[in-house]
Amino acid sequence: MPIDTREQLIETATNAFARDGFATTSLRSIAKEAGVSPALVVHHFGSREKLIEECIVRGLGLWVSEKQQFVDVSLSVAIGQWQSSLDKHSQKLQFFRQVLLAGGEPANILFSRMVKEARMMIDAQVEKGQMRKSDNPDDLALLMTLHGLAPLIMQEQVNNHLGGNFMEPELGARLAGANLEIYRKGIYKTSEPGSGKKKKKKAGKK
Amino acid sequence: MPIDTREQLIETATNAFARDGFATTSLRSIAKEAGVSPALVVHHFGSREKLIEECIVRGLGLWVSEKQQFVDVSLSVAIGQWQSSLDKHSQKLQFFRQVLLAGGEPANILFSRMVKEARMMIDAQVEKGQMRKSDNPDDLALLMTLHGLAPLIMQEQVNNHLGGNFMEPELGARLAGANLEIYRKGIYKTSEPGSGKKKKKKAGKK
DNA sequence: CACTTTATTGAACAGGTGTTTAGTCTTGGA
DNA sequence: TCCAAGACTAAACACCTGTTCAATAAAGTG
Repeated sequence: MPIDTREQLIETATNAFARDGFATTSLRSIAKEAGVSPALVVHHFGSREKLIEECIVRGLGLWVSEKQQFVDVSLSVAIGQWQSSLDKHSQKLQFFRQVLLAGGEPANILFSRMVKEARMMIDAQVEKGQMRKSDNPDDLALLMTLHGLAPLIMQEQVNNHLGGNFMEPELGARLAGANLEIYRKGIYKTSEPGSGKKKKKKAGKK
Repeated sequence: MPIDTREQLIETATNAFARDGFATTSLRSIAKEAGVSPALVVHHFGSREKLIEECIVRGLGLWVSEKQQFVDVSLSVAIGQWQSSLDKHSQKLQFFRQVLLAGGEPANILFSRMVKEARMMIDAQVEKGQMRKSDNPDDLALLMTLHGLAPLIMQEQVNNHLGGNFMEPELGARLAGANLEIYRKGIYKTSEPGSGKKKKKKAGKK
């Protein structure tokens, strides 16, 4: 019956890991979900750990092939694409989330890739004059990566707080818009001296 | 030896949970670490789950009693305090991190408290004129909470990326400074071609 | 003093885990 | 056709988990 059992196993395993996380997903539950015996998955991959490795390798491969397009694109456009394709890519995002939560070398690799891409995006936007030049673009890239990842990682708490799924277009756009406002105008007033009572708006430029 | 075994159990359990997380810390390992039998733990708390509840209740109690001081204080000062006392409070922070990672109701409660405090801090700073008034202070509070939590949650990846512990004063101050720069000056240039000042509204959709 | 309550333990139980083994079924080539 | 190789499985193994139970020691309490 099975055309290629190995591939099918990887797929159902990846889905299960994305849904429930690595630590809490047992080899037996994957086998049951795939309709095969536990021994078969060991026969194909050697061990549970090897199965996980295989899934992660494929998952990280997906990342590089899919995310390349976001480089050298203005952030607002990227956010638009992001929002419009959130549900479509949601399984992959959940998988990446689990990789990060699991920690270890794969998480470090994935994270560093993200920071690197953010850095490239920053350089491109500075080049275009859309972004002001930062004193420390490396730290900026790190922070923007963290800011972007935070709602994904803490999605449960964010959704609970907002009373809805932040991956739905309206809520997601609202959050992205608020973030963009911070990135555009800052939060604090830059005016230091004298009486701070009359001025209201300030151009964020130095 | 046991002055009050119950209290001692809660303490070693809390430490273990903060160090290794809830899911991966077994009742037996806690008992061994405390030098008692597993049955005694059950005898005192009823079950492993009840033990966890007890630890969380105490932990969240700690939060309210310790964090009150950060309200109504300028953020830069707060960050200074934060940095100078990071290692001192590091165990508690690790515990809060694990609560958030574990998810569920406790995580939602803790998270909502944090957002609420951020909201109060924002109001206080707007009142003082240190912060510009936001169109949507609730979303701003949510985002600032996420921004502040992100390095704690993803500490492993951040540390790997920076090549050191971000809780150490120098690295922590650098990160906090970079974040402060974003909050002060923003990232993007606000000058659109040839236009002066006007209200901005964003809805990224196609 | 007896009596009850509490603290504490070792042993056992039932269930879940990853992995191994021996065996069956299926398939493709000589 | 025969046989080897692979796909596949049921059963068992060793280990870990949370929990229960019966028993022992200690501490109050009347």
